[in-house]
Amino acid sequence: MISRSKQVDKQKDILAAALKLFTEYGFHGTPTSKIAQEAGVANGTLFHYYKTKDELIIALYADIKTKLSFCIDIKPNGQESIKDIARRNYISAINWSLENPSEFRFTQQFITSPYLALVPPQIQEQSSALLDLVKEGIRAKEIKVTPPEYVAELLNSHLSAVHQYLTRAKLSQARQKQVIADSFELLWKMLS
Amino acid sequence: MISRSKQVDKQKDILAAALKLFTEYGFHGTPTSKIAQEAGVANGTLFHYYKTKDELIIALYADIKTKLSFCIDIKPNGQESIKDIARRNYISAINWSLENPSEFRFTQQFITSPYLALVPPQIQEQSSALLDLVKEGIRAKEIKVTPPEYVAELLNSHLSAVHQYLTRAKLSQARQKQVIADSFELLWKMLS
DNA sequence: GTTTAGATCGACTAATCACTCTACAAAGAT
DNA sequence: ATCTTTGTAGAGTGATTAGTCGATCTAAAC
Repeated sequence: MISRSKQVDKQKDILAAALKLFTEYGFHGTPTSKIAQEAGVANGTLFHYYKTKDELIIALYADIKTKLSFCIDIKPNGQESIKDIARRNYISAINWSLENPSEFRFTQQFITSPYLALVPPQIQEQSSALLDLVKEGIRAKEIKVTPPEYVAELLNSHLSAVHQYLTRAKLSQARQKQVIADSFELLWKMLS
Repeated sequence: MISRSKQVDKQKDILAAALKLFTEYGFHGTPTSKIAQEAGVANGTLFHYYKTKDELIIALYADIKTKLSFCIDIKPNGQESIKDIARRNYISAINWSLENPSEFRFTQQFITSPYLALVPPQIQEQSSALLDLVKEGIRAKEIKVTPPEYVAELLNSHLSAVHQYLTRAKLSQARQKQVIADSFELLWKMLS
């Protein structure tokens, strides 16, 4: 067999269906039965993979986090300065969020909900790459603002803002690219 | 009778109870029966004031928005420059969010949820004061970044970031005040 | 004092939902 | 070929919940 085993496919289908319905109707607005239906599996199958609805929600969050982390690479690429590395990752992150609006929307909903408290620490911590980069920027005196946690917060929310703006204002491809490039310079001006 | 009429008190109690429980357990995690119980009223009373649970949730959002709008005043106070007005309102908003963490948390949860789409336009629009100030700043060439919607988005998310950071890092009163003042200068540096 | 309109109560209901259970199918392993 | 494990199905269930309803209370109006 060339394709992956059936199990994995169904599991992916369930996550995809859950993502779609959660972003459209919210957590409480989407019953597990609808998720199973949308995924094309039986109700019992869903509970074979995820013991509870909460577990499914958290697994979906973890899955999205993992996918996003593949876009982030803080290792220098040739002779990159810290600013270059930051720019490259900033642009990757924005593009990912624009290409995966459901994932972005779900994450926003999730992290502002009480579900966040249920996430196991090891999953929550795995995104320290950003923090490491900020720390290095501060050490190298390219970033003047401290502490790193504060900078990371400013950075994250800046990304959200740009995503939000670009989603609402439907700009041409070229104009959008320009706004992204400019917004990074704006951010960097603030931090350096 | 010195106090307000009973109706108003009960209605306020219901909103307060809903706010408390929603931020703790989420929308779907808090049944209307628990809200009534927490508010010290009967189940039927809740539905006397709000025809549905959704209506209650939206009313709570509108109520919070109104309360916040009382903190915002974009009319010049004496010889204030636009930057001064912006600073004054920025600091008011941050302080309000720190003094009313539940309201802030609820709002964050609400605006990232599908409930936002259910809000009647006239309630949603009432916060154009911020946008007006930004437009004036741009016209007066004190703000270099455009368009106004983009600036407003950056501003809002900046406020969230500072709130988030200050809530997590428990700083002394004085240090906190310093961070707030500095963060406004940071923001202004970015925009001007 | 009587009327009237709204406020309050809490038992009740109809529907829904998360989750279980059992039967069966598929596919390896030996 | 037989056994074992794992996946899949879908009807079923017990608990929960949003919302209803009619009775009672309150207080203001006349």
